[in-house]
Amino acid sequence: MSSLKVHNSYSKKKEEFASIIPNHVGMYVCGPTVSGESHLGHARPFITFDVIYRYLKHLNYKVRYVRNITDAGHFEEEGRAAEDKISKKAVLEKLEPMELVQKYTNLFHWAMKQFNNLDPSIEPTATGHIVEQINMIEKIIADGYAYVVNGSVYFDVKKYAGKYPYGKLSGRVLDDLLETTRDLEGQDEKHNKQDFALWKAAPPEHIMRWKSPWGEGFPGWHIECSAMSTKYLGEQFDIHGGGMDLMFPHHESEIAQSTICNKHVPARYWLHNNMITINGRKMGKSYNNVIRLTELFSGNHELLTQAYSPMTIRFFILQTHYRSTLDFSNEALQAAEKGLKRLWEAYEELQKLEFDAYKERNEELEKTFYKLCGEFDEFMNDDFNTAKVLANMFTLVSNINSLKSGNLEKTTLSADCYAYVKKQFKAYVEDILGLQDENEDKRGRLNGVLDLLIDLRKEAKSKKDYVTSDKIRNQLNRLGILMKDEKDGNISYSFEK
RNA sequence: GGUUCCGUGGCCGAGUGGCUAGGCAGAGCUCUGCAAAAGCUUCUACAGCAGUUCGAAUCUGCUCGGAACCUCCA
Repeated sequence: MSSLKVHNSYSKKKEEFASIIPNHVGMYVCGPTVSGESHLGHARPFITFDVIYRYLKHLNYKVRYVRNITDAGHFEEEGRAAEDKISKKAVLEKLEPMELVQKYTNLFHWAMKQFNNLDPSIEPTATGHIVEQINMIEKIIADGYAYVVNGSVYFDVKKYAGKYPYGKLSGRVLDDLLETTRDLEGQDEKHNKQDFALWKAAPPEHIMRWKSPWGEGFPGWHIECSAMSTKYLGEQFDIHGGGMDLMFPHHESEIAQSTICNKHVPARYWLHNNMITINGRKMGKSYNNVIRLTELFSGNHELLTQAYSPMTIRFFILQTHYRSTLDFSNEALQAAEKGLKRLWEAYEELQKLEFDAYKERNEELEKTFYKLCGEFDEFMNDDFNTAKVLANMFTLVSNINSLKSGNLEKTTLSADCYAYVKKQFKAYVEDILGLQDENEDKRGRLNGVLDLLIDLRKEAKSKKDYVTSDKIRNQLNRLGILMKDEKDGNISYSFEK
């Protein structure tokens, strides 16, 4: 079997993966900013790295997966009037940052559950690690790579770049940045335009503030990740993940901060997922083209012709490689929805298939099964190519359906082969790709009712009482339950979305 | 303006030198009381131009088109 290779954004090459401590992996992924609702674009990294997390576990690594919650900064709820922040109002009338943060954190967790993402091992919050951040900043100041101006602290990028390869991750050249950086708030305080804030002094109306050696303020935008990843994963860890749009300045700054404090680039492998686009454009607040997850699940958005389930979205995302852009459209989502349904039904069918003693062995067919299932591992080892895994699965779907219908003889395969295919499918469909049955809740006691109706329909059919049999089928159909006559005389059913 | 990336059939997307994934849609056939489902078959593409090569979607150059980052951003 091949070994795991990952595309490292830091070296811009595909590299053999080797963990620092054998059998253990430390992985840090930039989490959500909980000042608003997550949208479709946000779903991508969390699903991507969930699959990576699952796959590493499948490879028997003990993984510590850390994903932060950014709940500190310049907070203001989307659309909420800025006056809320003025402190003269009564406590209950004021925007309470923690309330806002709680609301969106809960919503985020709800969405992650919907997607069947596993919980990270540790989900630290920025507000819970102010002390660690302050300590780190002090260290950077002591080392001479940061300076204090009016209660704010800035990182001295120019000095850093003199000694370390600043811009390596994002392919940035310091001199170019000098030319192009636009005017930003607090620019006049910085020694150089490319410097970034480690700590910002809080103006009086700012609602989030903490005491620090430099006065009341709040942490800069990048220091939380450096502080929390160091705390929970160590000075150097294996994988750092996030969206490509975070490479600069966020991850570049993280590297600079950690390099000064810990004398290391924090992570060995930097993995970045690409963006979800809509009409070829990145989905983002500034483009005014976001579809929130709640809207997606409910279909309640002008761009949506219908609702899409969390699993449909998960499948949609996994059908393309994580480093490619993925373009949203109703057509594409509908295709994913149908594809997933077909895959899932065949998967359930497979688990029900029983081994029949040989009549005549079909070696060609067995070889095909072994090959297609074996390649799942190869494809995942090649930088987590879920798209190829799914392609193979669909080829297998045809074969499974043929076995079911008798187009292919069940008696031509060995028990070993059945067992292997079942095992691989289960491992990949459920454990690694993290797909799950969306109709589970509808099943249960409904099953018994449907079995009864199936019996009645069979009876009617055997008496050629097609009026009754059609009535049962058609009525159920109207309720979104499809009855299907199988070749062998059995009747099966499936739920429409 | 700088840096980087991309342009694959009706749509979404794999794919890095020869063997032309896969899903969805369309067409035909088979099965079937009728349907549905499923199976089989079919439609077969690599923005354009030039070059390298026995051979290119895949390498090089140019042209056109699009995007991301350079600002919070998954």
